[in-house]
Amino acid sequence: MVRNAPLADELEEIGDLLELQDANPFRVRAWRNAARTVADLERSVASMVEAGEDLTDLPGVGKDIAAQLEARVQGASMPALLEAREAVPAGLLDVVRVPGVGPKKARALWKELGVESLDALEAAAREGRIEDLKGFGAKTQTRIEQGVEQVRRFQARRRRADAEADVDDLLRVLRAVPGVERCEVAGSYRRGRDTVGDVDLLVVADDPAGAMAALRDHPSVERVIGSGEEKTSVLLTDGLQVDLRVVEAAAFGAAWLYFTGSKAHNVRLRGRAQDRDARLNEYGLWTADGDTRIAGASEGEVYAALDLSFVPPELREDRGEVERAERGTLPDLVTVDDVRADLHAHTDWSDGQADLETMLRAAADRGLEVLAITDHGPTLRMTGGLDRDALLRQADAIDAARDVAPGLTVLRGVETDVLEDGRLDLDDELLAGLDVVVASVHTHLALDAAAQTERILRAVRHPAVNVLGHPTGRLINRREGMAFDLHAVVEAAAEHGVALEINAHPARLDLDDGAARAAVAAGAKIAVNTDAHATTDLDLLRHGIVQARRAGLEADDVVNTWSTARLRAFLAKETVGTDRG
DNA sequence: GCCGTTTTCGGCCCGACTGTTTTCAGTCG
Repeated sequence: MVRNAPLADELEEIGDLLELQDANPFRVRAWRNAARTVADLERSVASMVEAGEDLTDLPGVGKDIAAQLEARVQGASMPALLEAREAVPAGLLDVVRVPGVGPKKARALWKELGVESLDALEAAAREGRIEDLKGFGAKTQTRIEQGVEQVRRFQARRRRADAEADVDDLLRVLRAVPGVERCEVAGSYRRGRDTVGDVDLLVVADDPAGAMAALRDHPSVERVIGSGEEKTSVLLTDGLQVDLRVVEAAAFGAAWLYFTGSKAHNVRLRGRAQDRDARLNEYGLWTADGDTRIAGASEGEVYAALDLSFVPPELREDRGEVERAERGTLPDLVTVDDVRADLHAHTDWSDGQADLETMLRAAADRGLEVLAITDHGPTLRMTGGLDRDALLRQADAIDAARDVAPGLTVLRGVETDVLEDGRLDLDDELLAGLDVVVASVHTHLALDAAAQTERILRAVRHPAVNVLGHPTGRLINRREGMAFDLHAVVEAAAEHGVALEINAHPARLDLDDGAARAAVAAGAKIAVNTDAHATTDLDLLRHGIVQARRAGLEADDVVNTWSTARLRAFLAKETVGTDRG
């Protein structure tokens, strides 16, 4: 049964392709709205179709789009997608990803210069053919040349979260194949990197051929790259490459370790094996003569034989984890189950999809104890941001809505915008009256580092600010973070009782693992928040927790794992105790 | 293309800013 995510992607692609055809912008937006509806839906479109439900009941889905979805669910392609792909070269979708090139410029490049791909764009820029084009100039040409490079770099890897549905599905299918004893994912996916190249799966089976066949025949497979007795490689329709390797049970742990990596971690382990007069490879830990396998069935067995405690996959980057495993001082990593609060969520008061009551119920349904409602402040007009009066009205609405989720503590908050000079976009008195203030930078991302640092420091020092939202502003595979002095900001945050966010949205994961690690090392606290704009976004928390684990964070480092009383004391900037007493 | 009607068309998200351009596309969420 087709999932919602690919359906939403295809609707989005239709919108993108129509835009490149210079279609009516509202028509373009209609496809994107429908894509968002499908992506955020709690239920599966396929199951709705199966149940004979009317898709036009969904917001933003009318007769046309409903028909496209129904055709797709029933196994056909969306006719509108085929038509749109016919009209526009596929490579133009890469061209519009170049910073500074939008649909209009891409169209001009295509029509005037015949640019139909990233390669053609790069060639045109190198040969200086772009600057003479109307609406373009020398600087644009230079910027495009650099932008092509960036898109290429990003293209090689995809966001881990985008591979998640494929991985879950393949594991489920392969584990159900008769004779398959075990099937696991390895690689950077397992280590929780924010992006992954390809996906490595390992299988232990009586009859490996059955597992290989199940992968080759999977409906998501576009083409089989290669298939032998020990390994099968396929390319999925969404472009993800998956390698499946057959492993014997006695070597499973060694193989899992080897294929999980990282390379640097493995090098350290092999060196350690050598020090012990042994050899480590993907088949096991062996005596120096290679005749006897000392360990290999489980990872734990291999680590133990090397006198190390088990290293969680998220830490296997050779960033000090081997030494800590030797001393037995590895952190007790935070888990999704530790989280009790979400301090950053939106409603339809600004740019969220769900109304207040729906968000509160959804948070309670997911077992959260605390939810902060933090709609946008007034600066971001496009988000329908709230001014002082609207926020006061919302505070009343929140008080009136508390009853819909009796077990949930609802905090009144705001995501205030950090202006160019570091002031906030709401007055001090109002901010002081809120339970939680998230301060975020959304504009002027290109200030020089000194000015950017001063700006962010001013926000962090503001007495009402509790959380610095998505601190670097990076967008994975799309935009680098801002240039600023992270260390100075972290120190100020520690001093002023401001938590730095790990924004759990798969497009952000900001702070990243390295920065979060540095923040905690400097004494700051972290808040892992979903920044939910729809009820289903509350489920994105896991991505932020993976990032926190990669940073080596324990529950105590993360304020939203704390008891409500301790969290409230932190938000009130009182001297904070611990939950352990 | 969707929506909603004061129903079969007209409006659709309320700009501000930047860089490059010389009137406007792209960016921000």
